Amino acid sequence: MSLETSTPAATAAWLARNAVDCLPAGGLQRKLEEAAREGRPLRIKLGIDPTAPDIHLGFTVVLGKLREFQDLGHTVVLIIGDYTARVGDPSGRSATRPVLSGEQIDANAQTFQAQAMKVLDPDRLEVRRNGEWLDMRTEELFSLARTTTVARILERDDFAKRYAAHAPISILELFYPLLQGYDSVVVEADVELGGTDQKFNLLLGRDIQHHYGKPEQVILTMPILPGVDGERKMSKSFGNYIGVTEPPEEIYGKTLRLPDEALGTWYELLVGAPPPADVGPRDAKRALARTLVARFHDDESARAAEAAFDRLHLEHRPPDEMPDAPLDGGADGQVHLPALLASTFGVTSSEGRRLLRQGGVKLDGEPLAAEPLDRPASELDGRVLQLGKRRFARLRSN
RNA sequence: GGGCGGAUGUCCGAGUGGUUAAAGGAGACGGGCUGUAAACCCGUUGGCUCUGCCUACGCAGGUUCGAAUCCUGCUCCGCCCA
Repeated sequence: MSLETSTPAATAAWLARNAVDCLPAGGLQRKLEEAAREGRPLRIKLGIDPTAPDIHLGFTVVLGKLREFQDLGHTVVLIIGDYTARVGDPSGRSATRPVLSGEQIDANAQTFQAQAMKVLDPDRLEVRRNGEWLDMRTEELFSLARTTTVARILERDDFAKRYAAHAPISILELFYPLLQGYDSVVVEADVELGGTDQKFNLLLGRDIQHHYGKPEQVILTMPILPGVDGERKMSKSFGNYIGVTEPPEEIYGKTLRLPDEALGTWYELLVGAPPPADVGPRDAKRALARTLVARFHDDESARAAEAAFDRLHLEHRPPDEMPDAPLDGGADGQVHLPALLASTFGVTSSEGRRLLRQGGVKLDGEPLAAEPLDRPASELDGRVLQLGKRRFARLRSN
């Protein structure tokens, strides 16, 4: 849409079209009017805690919304929560988060910033680390702590549930929403974005800004993208995520693993349109997979990933390239299969035995009998060892 | 400060002296089927030099022929009273 020709009301409606909440009512329109009047861009805040090394698809939903603001000429303030990561966001949590080391957080912060650029426009971007201001004097921390009451914090769902369930809640965690709100004070956020799970934190930010005599931010929450299991929120800790830096074949394959029921949601949140009506779920999913690979790699990679997938899962042929696995025939020239599987695929030798028994191990495409467990190295050399459907290695004797 | 309760395998969660490597569920993995790594069905799921051996029910001891189950001390956590 064009910035010049549309009214603030229309722009606000467009920006909020796929948001869950945009509060307070009419707030975004007023901010846009204010910006137009003063001839300044709005400051759109997003805070991310570098608790995991990679950005995943769920996060790109919010980044995409930020990009829309950028394309309208506004400034995105990306806050790398190097300090808040040490606290741990309790949102959606049923237990206290594990604490990360400082080095780990710093390393994650680096990659986060780089990966966010896959979606954001670097020209209208300000990146800050909240360690800049959260490493504050105790006196200042006390002032911040005075802005809110325990009841206010405990009314929030995550805490309420944990409290009711007699689960531990540390004082530090109670601080988290305050620190996030203080970020908004410092960067003078006009708008703060987040997932729906951030609603409480974002709203509390308004109160804290108010306490510090700053204009209150508008909050805009985006739907949460379900993970590849189609059920729970996409998250590193659930292991149901697709990272934006994952190889093309992984992005492609994991997307196809998505349950059909979640396909509509993924289309809506990642493509911004419903799935194509004229094709079935399989082809709609394949089209989505290609789109995602192309977005984070390129068109060529998308085609290659699809070809590799078809070769593997439809034609049941091994991939062109696969790693070599050293074949170490002991003194008697015999190779112990469980040990070979363990060294080649990183499974335990007990797992290897089980997989052999279940017919999950193939040699040149033919199921390998569970007995005998020791085979002469000469019989295996140069052949393709396969574990399950997707793991391959070519055996090479040293 | 006082009283009470809890800690089990990747996770959740049964189990209160003896076929208990430990029910059940989730997850994961393998096989079948298929339209995909969907769905559905079946199976597996502590480790190892594997017809056996080792390790395991918060930690350290103890009782017993035998303990995740009983006793003692300790650690951590929750609740109540103050």
